[in-house]
Amino acid sequence: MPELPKQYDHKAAQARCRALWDAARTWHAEPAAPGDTRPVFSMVIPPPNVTGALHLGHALNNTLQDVLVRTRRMQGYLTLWMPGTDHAGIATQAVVERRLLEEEKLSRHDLGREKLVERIWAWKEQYEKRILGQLRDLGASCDWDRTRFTLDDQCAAAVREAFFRLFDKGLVRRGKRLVNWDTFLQTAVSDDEVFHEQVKGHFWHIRYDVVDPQLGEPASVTVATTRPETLLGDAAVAVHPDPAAALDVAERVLREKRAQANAKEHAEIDRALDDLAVRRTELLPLLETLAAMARAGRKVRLPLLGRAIPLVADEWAKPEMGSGCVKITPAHDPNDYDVGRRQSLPMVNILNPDGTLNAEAGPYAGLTIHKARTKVVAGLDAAGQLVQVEDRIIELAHSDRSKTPIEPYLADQWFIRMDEIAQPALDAVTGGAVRIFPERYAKSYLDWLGEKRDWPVSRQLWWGHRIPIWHVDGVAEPDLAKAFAGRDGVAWTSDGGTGWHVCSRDEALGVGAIAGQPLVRDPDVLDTWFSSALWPHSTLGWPAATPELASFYPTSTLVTSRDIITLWVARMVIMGIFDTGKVPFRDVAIHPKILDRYGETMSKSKGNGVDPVDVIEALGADALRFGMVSMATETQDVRMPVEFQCPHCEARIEQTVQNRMHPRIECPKCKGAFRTQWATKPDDVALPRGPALSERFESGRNFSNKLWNATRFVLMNLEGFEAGSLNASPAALEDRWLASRLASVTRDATRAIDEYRFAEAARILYAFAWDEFCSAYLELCKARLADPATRPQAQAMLLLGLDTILRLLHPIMPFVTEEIWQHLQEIAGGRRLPWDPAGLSPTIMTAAWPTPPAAWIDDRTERQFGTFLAVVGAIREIRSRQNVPPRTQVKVAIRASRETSDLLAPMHASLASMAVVEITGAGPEASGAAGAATATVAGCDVFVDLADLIDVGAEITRLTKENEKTAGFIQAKQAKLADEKFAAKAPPQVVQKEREQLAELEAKLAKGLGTLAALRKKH
RNA sequence: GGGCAGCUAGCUCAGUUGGUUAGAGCGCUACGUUCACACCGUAGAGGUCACAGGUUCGAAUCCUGUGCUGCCCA
Repeated sequence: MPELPKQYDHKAAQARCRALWDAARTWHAEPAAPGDTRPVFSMVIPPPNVTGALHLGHALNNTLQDVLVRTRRMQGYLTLWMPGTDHAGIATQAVVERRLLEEEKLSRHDLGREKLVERIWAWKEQYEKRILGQLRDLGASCDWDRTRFTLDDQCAAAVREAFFRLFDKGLVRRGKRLVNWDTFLQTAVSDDEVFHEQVKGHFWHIRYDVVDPQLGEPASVTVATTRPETLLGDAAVAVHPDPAAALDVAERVLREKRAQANAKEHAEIDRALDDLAVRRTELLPLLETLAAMARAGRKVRLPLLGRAIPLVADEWAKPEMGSGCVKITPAHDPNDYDVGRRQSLPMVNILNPDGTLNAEAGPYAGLTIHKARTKVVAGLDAAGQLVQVEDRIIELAHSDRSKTPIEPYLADQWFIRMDEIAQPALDAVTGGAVRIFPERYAKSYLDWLGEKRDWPVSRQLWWGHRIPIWHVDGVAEPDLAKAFAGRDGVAWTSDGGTGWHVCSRDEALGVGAIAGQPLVRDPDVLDTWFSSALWPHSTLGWPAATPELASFYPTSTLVTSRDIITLWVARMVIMGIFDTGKVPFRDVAIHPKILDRYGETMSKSKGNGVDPVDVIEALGADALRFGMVSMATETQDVRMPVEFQCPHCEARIEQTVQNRMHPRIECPKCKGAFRTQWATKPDDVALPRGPALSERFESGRNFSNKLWNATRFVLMNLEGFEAGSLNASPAALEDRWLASRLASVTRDATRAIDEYRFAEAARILYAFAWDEFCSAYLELCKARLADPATRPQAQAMLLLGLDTILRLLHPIMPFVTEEIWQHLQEIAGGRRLPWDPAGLSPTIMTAAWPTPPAAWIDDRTERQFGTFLAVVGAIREIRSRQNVPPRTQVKVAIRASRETSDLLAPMHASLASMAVVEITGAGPEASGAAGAATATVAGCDVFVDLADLIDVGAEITRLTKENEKTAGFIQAKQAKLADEKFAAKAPPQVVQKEREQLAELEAKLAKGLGTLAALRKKH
């Protein structure tokens, strides 16, 4: 038999396993044939964006999915895991546009719509390939024959169908909406694509004159703004309708706050209260007057443009702040927009899409916002309308995509009305048709959906599903009816004027369908999340009634990260129900996000990320997966310390906030330099790359190796063994123990996976495989394998244990388990486990999931075995404490009850081998030599005769300390038991348990004191 | 501003319905390589369970508040 190498080679194994699985296409699923009664398990992948390569979050997400799908496959389910990628609208377009600008100095307008889209497709091809490759490297057992893309023909057909149905039911509306306008990309971006950053700015106080002030009225009002150029679009100046009442409310709030505040905060609150008092006397009369003027319809004159705009009474104006008056620019500020709607103000848009000012800005038209601001301020100053300029730090919204400041901008958008279609999605979760794990996440789902806010779906982009709506003007409805007679996939609504919006299910509506009046296609595309919302049914072929849809929809489980519950999960439920009448999935398993050592989210721009490919290269895919699964606990955040690995000496260098932005780093150990992702200068780029890794993946790598070496041991000792049916044997204690543990571990690990407690499953299997199977059982077998009488039984049980562990671990660590499985096939291909009725699978991927009978579980055996291990531990501890060399045999006597002694008797050989001892006596009367080191564990007194070896002084010191500790515990227990309240109120079992513990402790102390006295005499 | 979490060993995390002498991995210390594995073995050190109150015979665990951290929504 060729001996296996001492170290597991993950690279070679991964290549072999991949080839094996691909050749057998074990990941492929066909819809159930008639008569196929297998239960079905199906999942759709949360499609990664084609924006870039996969990061650790994807590795986590996909590992967990693979754990589920591999488990179910082994359990005999008909399993489908649908793979694919997302076109990711703005994100991808922005990346390609940025490159275009950097590399060719071209804008998208230089290139044109068609050419740009071509470029993005090329980008997509490249990254889709890379992403799918990464998923396969990770071991994901997706059905690769079914790979989809959110923008492919099949998904596009589903998008048009779904949109048409919404339109046809009157659920699509056209409306104005204040959007986050990215002036660089010239598109609206969603709230999620905006980040806020503090920047230095100013607060300009501007005087607006009152038109024809009357006696007793102020000649002007002062308002303040951080964006003075927006005054060009002002529609009003607002004052509170009841300033006195508003001040009362403000004061009451402050007083309540003061009552709860500590002394430190009082001073500040008092200052605010003083300010309010001053306002009451000095400002309130003026505000009352202004409120009356507003009611009377008086106007103020807009500086620079000279337009008269109304004073309005609106609660948005805060009498407790500033001048108490505020300018209203409905088309360029979200709060002002609300005021504008309440007060029926005109919405004056002063911006062009490119961020320059339009004709509404009069003399400022054509200027950029920045230049206009300078000019407006200068103009105000010259006109004497500028009262004051303050420095101020302001929170400025920036586009996540282009990093430029966001301008609030009023635009025409398509909306999907949510009131009607959101309700079934709410009911699905409250009614339990969709279950969310952990349950607390259901709250954010329900809260968000409960608002039923209309969904703006227009995006001013070129990359995406083009909205299937055409506009036509100057025709009457009969013309439309005539033009589209006989076509059921066309519907229209009035545009509110003389035109029509026509929606078509087919891409080719026919722009010339109406003579003389061309149909003009809406230039916008749909929000990316629209196609994502259809993902579970569109990938299965909807709207066609495919066998796939019949077999695999609704899907079983969706595994995703907590940050897209609203964006994606909720919308999938809405659209799934709307389109198919059924929920898209039964369970939603939410997993945490991965953060770095400092609790920051990992991102490429911060340079604190770990590339999964680096981990796979350095430590293996199984190490990455095991780490991921271990980290997938129910807490929200996973912190991952990141380290650079020196490419020269493999030393690890902690990644810090400072060094993570450096283009090159010098290894403190070998002084060799390496480059990071930031390297741009030729000098730096020429250096070898130092990958960023994390120590948290090492235990997975070590675990792989442990399994590998346990296998080596088993294979080395399988010589001459004819493996047939393997079953648990009632013979030896350790065999009954192993069987019992196999059964309970299988039960617990299976349950943990069923309940999406992934980390728990990993922990159970790791501890069992390492601490129990390798450290205990395998060690015990060394003695048994040496004895021809016990050898065959030990071989059979070793094989049963190893095989079961491999199957249980396969979903988490597919490669190492498959590699080992193949080696076992060569030596022990004839084995059959009790759960292998159909024979042994040629690949572990389709091997039967273990189902040991509950009857194997035997608590008594487990307790007995625990006693044995405790004795071994006690002897080892004494040896170690006394510095007995590992190979030196010592004499041991064990005093224990007859029952315990009988139990331990057959284990003497094992004991001798595991603790390197000669057993000189055992039984109720056994005793050690005078001055022997002793220990008391699990009802056994262990005497280790160390003869001259003993360090008596050290033993006295240790024993004294231990006795003190024991005495302390005794005191605490005695006090507890002496407390009448405890005796009266605690449950009897608890009191009883305390008494027993006290008795044990007292016995232990008595023995300890005895031994101590004996040692002192000897000393 | 509203909501959801987290705070346990130097680091990263477990800790099921309150009943402990609070655990694991990494790191650290000591010892050990012919006999599966140094990606290893054996043993050890290391904790006011963020803080302050409360409920209880009994609190890491339940309640209230405070602080810090993170996320989501405005």
